[in-house]
Amino acid sequence: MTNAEVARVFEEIADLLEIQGADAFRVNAYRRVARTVAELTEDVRAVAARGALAELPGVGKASAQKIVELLETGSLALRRELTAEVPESLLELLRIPSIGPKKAALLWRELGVRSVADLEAALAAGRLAGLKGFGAKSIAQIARGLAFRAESAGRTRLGEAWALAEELRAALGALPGVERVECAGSLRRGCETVGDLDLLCVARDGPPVVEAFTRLPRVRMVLASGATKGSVRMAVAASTIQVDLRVIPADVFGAAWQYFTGSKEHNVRLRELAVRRGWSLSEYGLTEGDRTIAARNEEDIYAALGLPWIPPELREDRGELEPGAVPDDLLTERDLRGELHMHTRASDGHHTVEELAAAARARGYAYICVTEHSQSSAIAGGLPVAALRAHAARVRAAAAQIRDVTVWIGTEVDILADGRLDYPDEVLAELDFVIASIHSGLGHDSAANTRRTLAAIANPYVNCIGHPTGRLINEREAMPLDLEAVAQAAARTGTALEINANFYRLDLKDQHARRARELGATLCINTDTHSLDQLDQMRFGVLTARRAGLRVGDVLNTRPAEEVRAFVERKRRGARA
DNA sequence: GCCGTTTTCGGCCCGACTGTTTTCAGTCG
Repeated sequence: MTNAEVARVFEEIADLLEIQGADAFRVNAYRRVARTVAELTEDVRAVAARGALAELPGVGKASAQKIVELLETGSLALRRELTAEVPESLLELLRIPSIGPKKAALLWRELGVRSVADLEAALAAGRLAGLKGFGAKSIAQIARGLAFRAESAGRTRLGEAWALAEELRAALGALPGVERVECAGSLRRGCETVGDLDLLCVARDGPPVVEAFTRLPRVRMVLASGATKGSVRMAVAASTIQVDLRVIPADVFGAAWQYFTGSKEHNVRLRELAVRRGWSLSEYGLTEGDRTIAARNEEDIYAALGLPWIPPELREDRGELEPGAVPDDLLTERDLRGELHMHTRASDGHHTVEELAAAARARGYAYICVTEHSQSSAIAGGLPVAALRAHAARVRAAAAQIRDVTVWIGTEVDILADGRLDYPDEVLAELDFVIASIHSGLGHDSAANTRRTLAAIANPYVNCIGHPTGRLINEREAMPLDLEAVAQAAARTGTALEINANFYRLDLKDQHARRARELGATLCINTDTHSLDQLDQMRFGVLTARRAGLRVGDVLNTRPAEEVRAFVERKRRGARA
């Protein structure tokens, strides 16, 4: 059973308990366990094997026993007992907007509704009318929710939400009386996917701003529209996303920004610190009785609680409140000196090396490396050996003419099914930098994938493993991989692990990158650019790295060109020694 | 169910909005 599967069972138990009307804190305790297991970088089976489950945050004796039971038997007695009382199919009702545990329970007990199909039938037959708490508007809301169910499913990729947020900031900022617009929520924290978009603005008069917000062109459905808050679904990519806008007085903006940035768990910790001092923290400020201690700026709130300002990417209740947990040299985009994974027209990219170099110069980079696909990646225009050599000669000739930016020639060589590389070593030895990636055979098991990756890492000419788990967010699962073994081998051999900044990939993901760093591995952040506009996706790689707590020195492409050369040479020399 | 610088019991965040209510419950974040 995977970590995700274990987490899901605990989530379902929480939902079932909630429908039953169980104590809300007990319900939350199960959700906490689900979150902890879902975010574990280590296999939960390994934690269970060494008897350390109860040491995990939010996991006590009872939950530890349940996890063991689940891993050993594949199911849980508690879950069976709950589903004997509450139909499992009720869980799908909870995903319909405006239906929560109470309404789901009422629909089931009063009307025998057990599933979405039942609900649609009951709605069509007019059986919802007259049910306690279900007026005409509630019923209409449910009907809209049902109609919207398909396209509102799932989370939006960070890059897509980012573009929408930029557009909305501009549109809202142009409204009369609006002084400031900011994003909060998981977008500001740089999460790989965003459930909904949270926008805050400062304006002299709230209602007209909320009104204008609900009339923006992308709005598909208005969920709420009040004096200080509006909530809508907007078209984004091929789907829709919920967008919430709140109008905040300027003098408490920092408190609101902090509050709505979250995460919820981070805020709970902060509130505990406040309560311990006899204070209270809300979106209106840090207060003692009627006296406001801090509210205008986030910095003041953190400072009053005895903390440094915590970057949003770290606000996940992963130890960021501990003394010294926030490094003063947390990576920023400005720290990057180059990019080591780029494609040109020679394989499946859209631009010439000269165009890439010009774009890199505009970004202030000191170096780039051109890395075409290798011969087995025929579909991506991979280069046979002779073509690679001719391409290398062209790139070196171009590099000699390019000022201000050092241009290296490398490759993104395929790791074949048996772990061999797609070019012989003597060809790789002619190149400046080698990325090795798995593009095929992603369906193998963890042992096979790990073996292939370790074989690539063992090659003296491989300097970086590209998109190590091969996932495509919302499209393809990460391939199973023993990240611990891979990161340890990478650390030992001087091989970098990539954080692929493309917002479809973000691979390694934040928690994996954090663990890889802990194990001593060097990371490398690349956009894997195929077209010039993709260079801007570096910001998503940097957000991911910041979520991982990476410092400047942890990332290969923050180093000067000569140090990158030395990184390559060290591994090659080590192999000869 | 979890947890502990108010520690083994008694807390565990709280406000906006909506709809259906005569003062509040449910949902959501």
